[in-house]
Amino acid sequence: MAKRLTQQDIARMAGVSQATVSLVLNNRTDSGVRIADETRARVLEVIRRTGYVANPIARRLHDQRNRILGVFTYEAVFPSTRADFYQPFLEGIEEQAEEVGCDLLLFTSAKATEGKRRIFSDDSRIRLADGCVLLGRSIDRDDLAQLVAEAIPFVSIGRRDDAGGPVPHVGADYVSAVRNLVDRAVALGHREFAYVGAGTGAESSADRLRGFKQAVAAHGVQGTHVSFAGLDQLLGAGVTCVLAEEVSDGAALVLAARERGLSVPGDLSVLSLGAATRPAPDDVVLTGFRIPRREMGRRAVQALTEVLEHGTTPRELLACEFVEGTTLG
Amino acid sequence: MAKRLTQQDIARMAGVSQATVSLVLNNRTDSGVRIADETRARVLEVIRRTGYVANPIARRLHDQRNRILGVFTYEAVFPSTRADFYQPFLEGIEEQAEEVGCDLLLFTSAKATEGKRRIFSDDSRIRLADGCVLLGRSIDRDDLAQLVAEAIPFVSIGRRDDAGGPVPHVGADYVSAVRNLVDRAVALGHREFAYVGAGTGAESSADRLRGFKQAVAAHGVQGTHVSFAGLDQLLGAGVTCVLAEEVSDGAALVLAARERGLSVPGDLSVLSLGAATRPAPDDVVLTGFRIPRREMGRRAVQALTEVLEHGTTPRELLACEFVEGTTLG
DNA sequence: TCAAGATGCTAATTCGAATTATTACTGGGT
DNA sequence: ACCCAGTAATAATTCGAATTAGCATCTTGA
Repeated sequence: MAKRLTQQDIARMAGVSQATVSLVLNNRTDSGVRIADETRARVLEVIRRTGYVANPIARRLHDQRNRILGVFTYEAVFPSTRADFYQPFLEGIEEQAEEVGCDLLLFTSAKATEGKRRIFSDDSRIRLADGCVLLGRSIDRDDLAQLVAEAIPFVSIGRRDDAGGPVPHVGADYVSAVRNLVDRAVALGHREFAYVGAGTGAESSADRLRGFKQAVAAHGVQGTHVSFAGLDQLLGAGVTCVLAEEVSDGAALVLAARERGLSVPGDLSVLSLGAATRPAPDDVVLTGFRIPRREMGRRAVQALTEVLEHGTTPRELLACEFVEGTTLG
Repeated sequence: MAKRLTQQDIARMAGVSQATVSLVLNNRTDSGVRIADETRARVLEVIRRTGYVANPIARRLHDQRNRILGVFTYEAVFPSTRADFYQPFLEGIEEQAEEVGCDLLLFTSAKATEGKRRIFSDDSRIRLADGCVLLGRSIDRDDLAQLVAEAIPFVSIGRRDDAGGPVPHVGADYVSAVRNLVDRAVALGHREFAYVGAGTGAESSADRLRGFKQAVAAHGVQGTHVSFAGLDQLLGAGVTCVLAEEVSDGAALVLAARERGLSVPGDLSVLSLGAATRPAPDDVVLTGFRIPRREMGRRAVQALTEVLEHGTTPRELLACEFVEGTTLG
């Protein structure tokens, strides 16, 4: 197997030094650098003849950037059961990475313990990349703290509370989005609300519930929070508008109501808050909002670029777009 | 911005030389290399504390290994319009990469010319990875030739003809798969066949058509090939069994026939040959075969490992599983 | 004719990690 | 005292390209 040509080889063939080849190759004409046209032509001719291309590895060694952005997820991203969740984010990430000319590194080597990958292990490869985008429904707080402590350039997709320091992130503005939904419902006459879902644990859950509480307080209407509720319970409490954190929970409520001969939204309004932990039936178009997943992916990579270039700590929440469904009236 | 740690930094912190850090890191214990347990522990402690990992670029410059496997596609893999095609392959690739402890590098930096990425450009980053899996419906022959010529370790997913040398690949055995389908149809009494689809261009198309021709010849039955055919044309020619390269073409034929009051498979049998260039309706379950995409992804990474370890040129075709649909009778 | 300035190129160094050759030290045996 | 063996670590070099400082050589002008 013929060894790859080096600049040294080209230099020998052209009867010049390696430095000259490099200068010609990079077409350097700054002050202080001069190559006679005749020499330049001779070198270029040898390069043309041999088809020489610079070894990108050696070239990169000189800069301090590898132009590799990492994408960390706690689980494999391609299995179809998970692809639905990850794919829109990754679409945005890929798009923006392409734009800034970086390659994406998927940390598939992170050995999984009990099905979950770990960012830090005895031989963590997280630093292979220039920086890293964190992607997942929830992210281990200890991992976050260590990332911050070790000053590893990263951006989380999804808002994260401080962890021994502010956590750079690009999230969705659930507080405003949920508030807006309640505003709309109130404008339509609703006075009895219920929030169904965890409302705690992950920041995204807490933010939604916070928006809910702010809105009911501002309007002076009734609002209760239950982590899970059957239809009877809700109707018994006089609730006319349900906000379901999980899309599938909302869809289930709609189906249950209709099965019972109730009208949605006639007798009960159901709003979706966008979380899609489980697959949901797609024949029920819930009113609610759309999480700008692709845009979040894009912005995360942009933010990471800023982190890398200026050492900043960007934190940003993107607006969720209202989705006009058929379940609010 | 915090500069990346180097072995020199670690060495300073541990009060040893850079060489010692390297030796400890690589756990070298060959004859002639000795590090006191106490020193080794001290260095490891610093490494643990700082989370240091070797710069993959520098490492790759010196030896040949990163534990990074590249995945090259001519287009973005995550947009939903393409995800259906790529995802099953990538699922297998990710799975196997995880198994062998390698990270995956997606070459998103390859600048696209006219919508298509190029493997080789003025600053191709293909060599960042130890080796590379090529994924796509078709692959540029010049690119293949250059990969072979430059002895870059790679494996193509999908069989490829020689390109200035044998091309390592993991493909699907379309020849046998199509032959088997024809065998079944003949056994059921069919004597007039038609192959609908390109049957040329990509190797996968050519292989399918080859299998078809072999089978009709072996059975001494009628078999025609048309790149595209309306229902009338097929029926007029007396065809009783159609093999459609494209799933969506097959589905369209079934729908057209039924719309006309014909029975499928009563009056016409339609077989799918698995190609899914376009999305197909999922309410028609065509008889045909399943391309083992995930398995191909897995095997491709295994094959790449073999290329890297033994410099072999693995070429392998995986069997396609028969799918018992409702359109053959 | 010789200092000043321009011109054309190269030697040497750098990047980060791996490797080889070499040095420094200790203790035991004679 | 001296040699040898064993141990522990380091200096120096390598990979391929980029960059900077600097060395020749050649013009000019006074």
